[in-house]
Amino acid sequence: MGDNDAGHRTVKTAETVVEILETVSELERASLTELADALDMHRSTLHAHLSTLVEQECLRKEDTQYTLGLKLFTHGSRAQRMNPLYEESKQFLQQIAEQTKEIAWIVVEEYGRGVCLRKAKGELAVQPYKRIGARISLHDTAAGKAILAQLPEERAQAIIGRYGLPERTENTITDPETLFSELESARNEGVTFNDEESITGFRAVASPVASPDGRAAAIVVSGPKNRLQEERFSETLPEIVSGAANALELELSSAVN
Amino acid sequence: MGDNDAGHRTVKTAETVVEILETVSELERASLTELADALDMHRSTLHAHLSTLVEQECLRKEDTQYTLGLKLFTHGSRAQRMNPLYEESKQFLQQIAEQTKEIAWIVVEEYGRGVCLRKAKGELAVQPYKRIGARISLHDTAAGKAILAQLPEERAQAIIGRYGLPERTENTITDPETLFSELESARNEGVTFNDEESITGFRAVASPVASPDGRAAAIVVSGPKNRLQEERFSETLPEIVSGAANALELELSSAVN
DNA sequence: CTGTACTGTTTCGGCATTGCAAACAACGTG
DNA sequence: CACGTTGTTTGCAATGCCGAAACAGTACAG
Repeated sequence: MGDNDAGHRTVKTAETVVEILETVSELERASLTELADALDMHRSTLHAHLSTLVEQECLRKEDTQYTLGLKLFTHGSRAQRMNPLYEESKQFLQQIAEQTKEIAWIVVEEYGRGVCLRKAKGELAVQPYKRIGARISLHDTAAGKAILAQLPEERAQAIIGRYGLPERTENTITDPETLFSELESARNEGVTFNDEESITGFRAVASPVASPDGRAAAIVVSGPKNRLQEERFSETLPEIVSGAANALELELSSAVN
Repeated sequence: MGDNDAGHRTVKTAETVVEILETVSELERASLTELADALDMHRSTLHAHLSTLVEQECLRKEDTQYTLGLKLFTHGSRAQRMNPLYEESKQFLQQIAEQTKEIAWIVVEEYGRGVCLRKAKGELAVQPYKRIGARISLHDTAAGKAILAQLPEERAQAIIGRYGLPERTENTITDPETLFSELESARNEGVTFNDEESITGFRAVASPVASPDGRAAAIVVSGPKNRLQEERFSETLPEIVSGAANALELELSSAVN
């Protein structure tokens, strides 16, 4: 029966559907056999699935290539807007972007990763790899560490247990103890840093934000190393970012009343 | 087995999964029984589905309420960016928004409806109902008619056959002949109008854009009736919008070379 | 023009999986 | 304390999925 390792019963076909959609998304455009290979499914089985998903207008098929349909975009945008931080963070991100001329993000935690919910670009903004909707790992980013610092230690442990501490650059923290001691001081300072830990040449400063839905989030400013140096990196930006994070939290708590 | 009205084999569970996700999206937040009622499924069956989708991190469950997860957002954003018009239209929309101070949209056709892919807000922008990712019907909007005008008549017929011509306001075109004659003149003029046909008090001007992927799209400017009047509505905005549409198409064709 | 290889599509039977019924658990409410 | 409601688990029957194999359509080489 459909019982899996989890305590509850699972619907295997539902898992398959999600895997198919994700694979199409990753490959961006793929043929039946490409997908069958990637998913390790028989072509006939996959064909039935794909036909169904096309009929449901989740996928598009041009000629023999499958791509994601915009239905995911429609519902995904709704999920984005439904997040309480989406609207509330807007003005603060814009303010940071204007003030610093760099790029500012609001990142929210979900299932052990950070999701980039909204950005605001300053005039000098450089956008190295993050994009709206992107998922980032929590150990190698300023926003991620600001999120981890808010979580109970056991949850943080579970997350790094699940995703590990993969090394992105030579600065990436790959040792749990180092990470946790940094989180500890982050809790005191109210700020976290990313000093070329995910991408060489890029630095970032973040501050934790407690989302009204009880989840952890963070505001972050990032930019090229040559502009994020000295007191600007260690003093000015932290003040701006943590100021905005505090103001945002204040706004959120007052909105409830 | 598994064969449906369509010629091909369908995976019934895949249909169910899509229906579940869409229902959660519509209800935005719902309990098991609410969803079971809406979907007309037995609670035990639905429970297995929902548990699976939570495990797949497509849904979130807080307490007993289910909501859409941000996974859809992640993949949806990718689908948005993958559309060739997303990047290319940006500058033209911004230019229109700045010039007109109203709100400008790029809308692309998919499965007989228009999807709002990107917007640019001018300083006076009013955003009545459309949101990024929203789907709009094609018969009662300027962008929709600009899209219909590009399609072969039989496809346009099929679309209005599928969705009908529901009356939104007293100005909505509900008669196919009227619609098709308007499309005919739209093809000559290169512009379409929305004169309070979807929302009372709102007008819009749109121009067709042929997407490089072969699909129909449109650029549209909309605003309150009191600002869209006289020559501005009939001359100035049409010139601006069709100019931008032409420039965008030029950009698209030159990008190929 | 024919043979071969590859990909996409359809058909078909066995059996794993799903869906339903029913029972159970955990509330809150009258 | 009995009752209604909702979420969760279990068991059973048969639906509907999976995989093999055949079929169709295309590209390419000889």
